[in-house]
Amino acid sequence: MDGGYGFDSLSLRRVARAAGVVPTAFYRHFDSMDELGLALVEESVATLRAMLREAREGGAAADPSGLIRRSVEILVAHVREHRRHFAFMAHARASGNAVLRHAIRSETKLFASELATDIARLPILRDWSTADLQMLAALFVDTMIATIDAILEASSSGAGPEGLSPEAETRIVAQAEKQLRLIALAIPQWRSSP
Amino acid sequence: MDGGYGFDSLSLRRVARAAGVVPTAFYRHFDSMDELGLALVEESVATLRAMLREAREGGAAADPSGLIRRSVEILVAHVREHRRHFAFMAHARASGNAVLRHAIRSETKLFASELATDIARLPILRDWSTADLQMLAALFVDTMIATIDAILEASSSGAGPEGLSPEAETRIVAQAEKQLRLIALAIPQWRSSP
DNA sequence: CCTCTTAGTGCACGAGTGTTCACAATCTGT
DNA sequence: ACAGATTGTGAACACTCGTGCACTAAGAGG
Repeated sequence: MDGGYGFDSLSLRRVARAAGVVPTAFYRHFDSMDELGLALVEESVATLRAMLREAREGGAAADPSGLIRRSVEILVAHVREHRRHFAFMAHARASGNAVLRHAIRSETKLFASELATDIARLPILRDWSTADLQMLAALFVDTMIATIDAILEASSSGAGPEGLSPEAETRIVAQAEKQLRLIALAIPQWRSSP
Repeated sequence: MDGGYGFDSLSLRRVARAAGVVPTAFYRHFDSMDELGLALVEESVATLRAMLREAREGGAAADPSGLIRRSVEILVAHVREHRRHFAFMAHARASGNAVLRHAIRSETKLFASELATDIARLPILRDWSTADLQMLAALFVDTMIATIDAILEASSSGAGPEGLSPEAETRIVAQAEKQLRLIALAIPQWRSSP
């Protein structure tokens, strides 16, 4: 009856079985399931940081439209290449496991903060208050997360074995780009009030 | 060791125990846990629909800023009043249970579609393509969902027994309003290309 | 009142779970 | 090659879990 999807329907014994090892040997490597989860979070976060680095290098672009297109491309490339990591975090984000949930939430906040200081360098945002920069960064991050969710869902419910239908991905990516471009369009109109 | 949070760490036996009934009596009411979950989804969706109705009645407002403020107020009021329903859906949305996950995802899409046809009546959006309206509605819905997530997380990790710290809620609400106002600011700038 | 449906009971089974403990193998550095 | 750490083993414990089955209490309609 079990055989569930996410991390919290994953038992110590199943992990041991998959590792080709007797259950008790698990304790030689982790004190508890929570610590395994935290290790996975760390590994996945490393993936995210690599993505951010790549995006930053491709940044400082001339036209904003190109920057958005490029960022989304990097995003979907990473999701496709590290599907397991993203799926794990997307699930654990709303998981029943409080430890994992909070770890991921705080990591997400940190991520948004870094993005905020990143975009603070852009000339258009020169005289925005820090609070407003945080708000903008959070909006970007939330939109990205929603996009990731959409990709993961489309690829899991799709017919394909591992990959998602190309049309679905194209549709999702196109919408994400539109949304980000729309937000960018609002930036010059905003009067930042601290 | 268990005692997890969400629906998928909820066993048939625990439900029966909480109902003051022997486990096998569960089957007199539901064929499986999945059906219980679907019933809960239906109930929660009814709550959402009530919220939409209320928002629609308060809609057709003169100034857009007032509309946003009012919508967010209605949102947080409903979340506070039906915390259980929102928490259930927020969790099941990324749950390990595929049946619930898909039920909620499709309900969310339907929700976004309804919002799209709703805002299509606004004069400012008169000559937007339907695809662009969907994209805008999805952006609004995703932002709302992110806000709900933030409220739920703040209220669960907070010190309070049931309620969240008022400052945290104020901060979240203020940010959500800013984000929605920012998006609204972009609307006149968008040139809709079908 | 008697029948029929609905809701609840008790028991039992097989399977899966986390964790403990003493023990064996294997790998490492000197 | 030998001592010490690291990693793996096997059996056992005390659970929880979903589910099948025959049986009973309770209420509804004729």
